[in-house]
Amino acid sequence: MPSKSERIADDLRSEINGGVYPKHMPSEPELIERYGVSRGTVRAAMAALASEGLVIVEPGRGWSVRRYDPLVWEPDKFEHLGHRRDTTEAGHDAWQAEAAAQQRTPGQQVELAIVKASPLIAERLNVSEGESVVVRKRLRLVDSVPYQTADSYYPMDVAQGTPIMDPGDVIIPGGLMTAAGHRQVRFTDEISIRMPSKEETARLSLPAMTPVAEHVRTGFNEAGRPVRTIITILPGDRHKIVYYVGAE
Amino acid sequence: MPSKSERIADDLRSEINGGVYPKHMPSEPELIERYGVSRGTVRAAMAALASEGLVIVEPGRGWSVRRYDPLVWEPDKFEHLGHRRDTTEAGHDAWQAEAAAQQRTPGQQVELAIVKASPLIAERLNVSEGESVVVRKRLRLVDSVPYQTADSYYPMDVAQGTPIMDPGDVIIPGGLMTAAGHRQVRFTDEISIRMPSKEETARLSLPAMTPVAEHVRTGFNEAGRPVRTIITILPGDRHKIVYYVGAE
DNA sequence: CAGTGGTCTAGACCACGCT
DNA sequence: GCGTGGTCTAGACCACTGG
Repeated sequence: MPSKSERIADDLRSEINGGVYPKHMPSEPELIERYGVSRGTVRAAMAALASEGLVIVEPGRGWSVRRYDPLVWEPDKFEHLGHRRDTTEAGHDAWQAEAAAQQRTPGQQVELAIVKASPLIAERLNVSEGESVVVRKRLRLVDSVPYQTADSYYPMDVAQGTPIMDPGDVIIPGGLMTAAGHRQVRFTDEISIRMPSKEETARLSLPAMTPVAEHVRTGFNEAGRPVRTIITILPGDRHKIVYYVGAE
Repeated sequence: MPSKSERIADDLRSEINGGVYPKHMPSEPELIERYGVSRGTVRAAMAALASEGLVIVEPGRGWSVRRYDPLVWEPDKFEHLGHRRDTTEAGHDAWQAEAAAQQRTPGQQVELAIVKASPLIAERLNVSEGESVVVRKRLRLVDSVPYQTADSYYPMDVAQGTPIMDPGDVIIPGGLMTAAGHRQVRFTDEISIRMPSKEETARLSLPAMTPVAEHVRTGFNEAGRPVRTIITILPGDRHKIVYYVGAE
């Protein structure tokens, strides 16, 4: 026996899928009127649709049908493994060049810090927990809208005395790691799917009910030593991650 | 000025992170008592924590702190590209062998069907929209709990007259595609992060607020023709996806 | 059985977007 | 200023879980 709010949600869902609401949903008072229920019930129905990522609400403006147009995110392209071409250009790193190629305007804010290694970072970089590591925190924007965060962690001795330690938005053709004398030859990418923390929601200005991918890339040099770990937080409504397996 | 429910949520969140509740959260009446608010307010606070994936509720049993122990999912391992070893064994396909290696008990339910190609499938398999394609729908279980769905789509002529068309759980050492005479040499993997639909939530018995990854793998044969598209739905609380880039 | 959350009602006041 | 949703209250009845 479906509840009232469930039946309302089902009804609205099929209307949405049928294209009845190109943009705005009926207002709460309208739905109260239409279904003859109390406001709480209407809101429960909308919350159910929101939890499926179908609708979104903006205070003062109302409920609307959610639109997605994710940018393609190709982790393969951002590194230089020999068989990939160097996509960097003057004033752009590999990511920015890729965004520009997709007709979008990239931007980023960079912060440099020295922090104690978290358990995750310590394990990836093969250092002791609590040991000092260098982190370059980047907030990437596309068309002036927050797009993703990308925080790169380096063992102290890898970063020391290299351009990695320059605060600000350093662009080095060929990449920071090569400049630092640590060419990476392989990577391990770990992807977890989860809901964002309160802090991530704020930092990325995420709408409610937007899941994220946590992409942890650890790069190894020729000697097999981990020299960098990048933690990228990718909001689901803005990304499609693409890998090419077995391609030459 | 944070709202009452927000302050309650903040309070409980730090308690959770501090390990105050190894398992169960206080009941709603207890929280009403503790914070001197109405039930709706307490429930709003819990809903906020639930939306971060921190807590979960089971009717009749109460709220509890959510636990995660994702299985590692390595898309690289499930295909035979020459430089990967064949992990299949008698009675197990590549995925089942992998699950067994992680000390879990795999299982799967298979359904065979012929359906009209959706726009997504038509584009991936390079067939016309609405054209008939063969689909093997699998629901994979680990320790008897739903783990993921994996639906493989084949162009009609690829599947015709091959073991692909056998209904039921067919195991072929070396893989179905090789048996069908279509060795795949490369793959395109597209990963989207989103909230599950109502149907997916039911099929996978997902707890509330569990995001999923939609992993779309399209395989190409030597001639560059797409011969299979697999759509895998991976619940975030049960998976960690791992790729190895540039590894030999 | 008592205790848990799930749903629903009918009010109220507030902050914010728009025009 | 009017219309939107955001928050909160104080009640009620129901369904499910547990011992």
